Amino acid sequence: MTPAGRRIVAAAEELFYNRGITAVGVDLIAEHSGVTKRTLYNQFGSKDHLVAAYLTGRDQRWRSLVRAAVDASDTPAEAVTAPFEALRTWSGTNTRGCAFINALAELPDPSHPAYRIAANQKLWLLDLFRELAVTAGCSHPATLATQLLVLHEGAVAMQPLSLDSLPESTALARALVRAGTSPRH
Amino acid sequence: MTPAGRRIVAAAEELFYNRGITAVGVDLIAEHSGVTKRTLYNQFGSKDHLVAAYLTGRDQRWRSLVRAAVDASDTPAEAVTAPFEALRTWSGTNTRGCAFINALAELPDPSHPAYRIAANQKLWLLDLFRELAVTAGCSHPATLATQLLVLHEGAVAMQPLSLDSLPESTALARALVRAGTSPRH
DNA sequence: TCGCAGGTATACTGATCTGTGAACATCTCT
DNA sequence: AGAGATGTTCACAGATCAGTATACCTGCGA
Repeated sequence: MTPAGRRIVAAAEELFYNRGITAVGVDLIAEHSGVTKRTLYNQFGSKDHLVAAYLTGRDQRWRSLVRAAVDASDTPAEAVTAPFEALRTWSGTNTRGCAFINALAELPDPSHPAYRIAANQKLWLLDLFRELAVTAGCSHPATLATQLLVLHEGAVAMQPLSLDSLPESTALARALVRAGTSPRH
Repeated sequence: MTPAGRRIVAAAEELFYNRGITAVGVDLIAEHSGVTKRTLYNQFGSKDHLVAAYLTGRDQRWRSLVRAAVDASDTPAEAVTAPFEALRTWSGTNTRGCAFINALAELPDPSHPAYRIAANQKLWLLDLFRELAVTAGCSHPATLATQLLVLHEGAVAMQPLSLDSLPESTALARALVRAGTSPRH
C-alpha cells in the first residue's frame, strides 16, 4: 500500500470507529488524510472496499496484540485468558465497543466485502480460545471457548457505557480455566 | 399516540434494526408505514426523536418480557437468571444483535435524545440483576450482577454470527448463581 | 353548524452523498 | 529520454438526505 493509502486507512479508522460508517462520507476522510478524493478512489475503488481495508487493518493489529499476549504467558493456563490481557491494553484507546460488531450492525448485507472480515474476526478468536484450552488440558474445550468468547465480547460491548466490567470478566474467565484444569471437587 | 404514529414507529423499528439507523431515510419509513412524510414530522418533529421513540418502544417491550420471566420463576435463585430465559424467546425474532448497542455505535453524541435511552436500558438490567441477586441471597451481588450482565450482552452480541452461544451462557449464569447461594466448598 | 385535530397530496429547498472525467504534475526505474 | 505509477486540481453527474410550504380532505364533538 502506498503512503497515501496508509494515511487514508488511518483517517478512515478514526472516523468510522468514532462516528459510524454510514455517517462518515468519503470527502471527510479525504480531507482528514490530506488527500484528494480521486486518490482515495484510485487506491480503494469504492467506499465499501475502504471499509473492508479499515476492518482488515484493525483485525491485523488486534491479532498481533493477542498473539503477543499469548506468547508472553508463563503457563498454558494463563495463555487461555491472554486475550483478556490484550483487551485491557486495547481498551485504553478504544472505548466505543467492538468495531466489528458495530460494523455488522451497519452492514447487514452478507455480500458486503467487509462482512466476512468482521465475522471471521470473532470465529478466529473462538478458535484460538479452543486451541489454547486444548493445550492447557481443559476438560471441555469447546464449551469453555464459547463461554470465554461470550465473556470477552460482553466486556467489549459494555465499554461505551463506562461501567468497567473487564476486571470481573477476566476474573471469571480465569476461574473457569482453573475449574477446567483442576480435578473435580 | 395516534394510530398513524404507531404504524410509523413499527415501520421504523423494523427498518432501523435490520438496516441501521443512518442508512434508513425518513422517506422510506413513511412509505413502509403507509403515511405521508408530513404526518411523520407532525408526530415526531425530527428523525432524531423518531429514533428515540423507536428505542423507547423496544425498551418497554423488552422490560415487560423480562418482568414476566421473573414473575414466572419458581424460586428466587431461578429468578436471577430469568432474563436469560426472556432472551431465549426474544432471540427467535431478533437475530441482529442488541438494538441499543447498535444504536450507540451509530449515535456517539451523548446529547442525542436516543443516547440516554440506550444507556439506561443496560443500567436497568444491571440493577435488576443486582436486586434479584440480593433477594436470592447471593454472596457478592454487585460482582455477580456485573458478570451476569456481561454474559447476557455477550450472548446477544454473538447472535448475528449465528453461533448460538445462549445455552452455554445460560448454563454458566446458573452455575454462578448456584455457587453464590450455596455454601463455599 | 362550526371548529379543530389528524391526515393526505405534492412540490420544493439546500445540503450532502458516492462516484467519474479530463488534464496535469512529479518521481523513479530502465 | 521515455514510460509508468502516484498523486493533484477541479468540475461535474445523479441520487438521496432531512425538513418545509401550501392547500385540501374528513370525521367528530361542542
